[in-house]
Amino acid sequence: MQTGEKIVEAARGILVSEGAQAVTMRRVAEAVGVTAMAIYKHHRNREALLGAVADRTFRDLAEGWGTRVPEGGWEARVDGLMHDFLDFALGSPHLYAFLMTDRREQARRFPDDFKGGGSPAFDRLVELVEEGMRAGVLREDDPLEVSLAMTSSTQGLVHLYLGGRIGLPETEFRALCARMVGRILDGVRA
Amino acid sequence: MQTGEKIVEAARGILVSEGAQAVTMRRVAEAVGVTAMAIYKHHRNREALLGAVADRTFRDLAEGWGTRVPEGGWEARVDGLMHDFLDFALGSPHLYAFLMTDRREQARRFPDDFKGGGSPAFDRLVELVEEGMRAGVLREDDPLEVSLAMTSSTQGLVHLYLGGRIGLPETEFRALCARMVGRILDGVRA
DNA sequence: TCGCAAGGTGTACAACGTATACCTCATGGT
DNA sequence: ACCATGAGGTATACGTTGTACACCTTGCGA
Repeated sequence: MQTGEKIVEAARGILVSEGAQAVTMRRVAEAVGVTAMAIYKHHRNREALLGAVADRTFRDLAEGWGTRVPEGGWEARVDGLMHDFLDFALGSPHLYAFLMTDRREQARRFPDDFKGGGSPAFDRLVELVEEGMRAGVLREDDPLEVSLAMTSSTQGLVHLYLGGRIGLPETEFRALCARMVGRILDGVRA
Repeated sequence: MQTGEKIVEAARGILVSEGAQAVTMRRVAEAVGVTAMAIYKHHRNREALLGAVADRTFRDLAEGWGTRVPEGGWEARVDGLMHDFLDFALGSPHLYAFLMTDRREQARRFPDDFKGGGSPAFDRLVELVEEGMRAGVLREDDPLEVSLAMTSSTQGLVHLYLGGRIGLPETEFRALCARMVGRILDGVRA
């Protein structure tokens, strides 16, 4: 494996287990087996290195997204998509916080960048919502906004949960998320 | 004014205008007119200083919350509460991000710490939701959860907006928030 | 009068990001 | 066959950060 790849992977490893503030140039370098300055041959600075970690993670995430739960009723598939999201967010909280919170350039912007299918994860949900409207499960409405309502409220809950603001065990928290998504759907249900 | 007070205020000033990462001991000290080490006579370390800023801000916020929009219809008051929140979040984005994102000890936890009326801001909303249910505007439901649905989805949107993920001018963003809250209410409307 | 605690200073250190200069080869054009 | 070149690595050093430690000043109660 090339050093360039190893650097990004080492950085991601540290980020996953200890959070972004633990990703120091010297620690990454040590993990790879080079000096700190060697990293600068591959990345302009620390921020760029973290950006590369983010890019790579988004790419990996996009690949395996929505692979599970292809079958089942409409509600079950919505539920599956949500739990996929929660699996990632609760399974790698540091990585999640880093990807969602840190301000990155060229981040996709709602609504324009989501219309053309730029975001694989979000698109699956939009498709599902559109399908629900076609099938008559949901009222006619803006699919993009309904999808945003579902994701932003789940993200808000996850943010609270990871910040220690929700005193529930994981199983109950997941149930709470499901009820919250259900609430939104109740407002759009046909 | 005591030095102890001045330290917290100087720290908050820097935090408001430039974000938490700009709050360095030396900068705070310089703003107050003492050496960096003097701060340690009042706060155990940087984290404790930031904690004091958070406490003070929460206290100030709790005082003046919901003072506006006491009149008007039910929907108008819900709307007013949301815009109050947005005024703060969008008016002091750094401070907001700091208060909402940084993991603090003894943060209130849903649902128990919110039941007894521990959180003034959240309580106003819960009261309003309960009033809506009594008045028959809303279906009978768990007021705490309905309130959480409204706040978490708004917080999720604000998080996206402040992270640059939503490409809308502020006015349109506020309208988007209002529609999202409306969606949740649609699901509980009688 | 003494002492002592509260609150301040000065200095120093380790860890951080990173600028700069240098070294070491493999490679391809002449 | 030569050697210039550029990719990728090292060593060193600088400024900034949080903070440990030793010291100083001053007002107040015994």
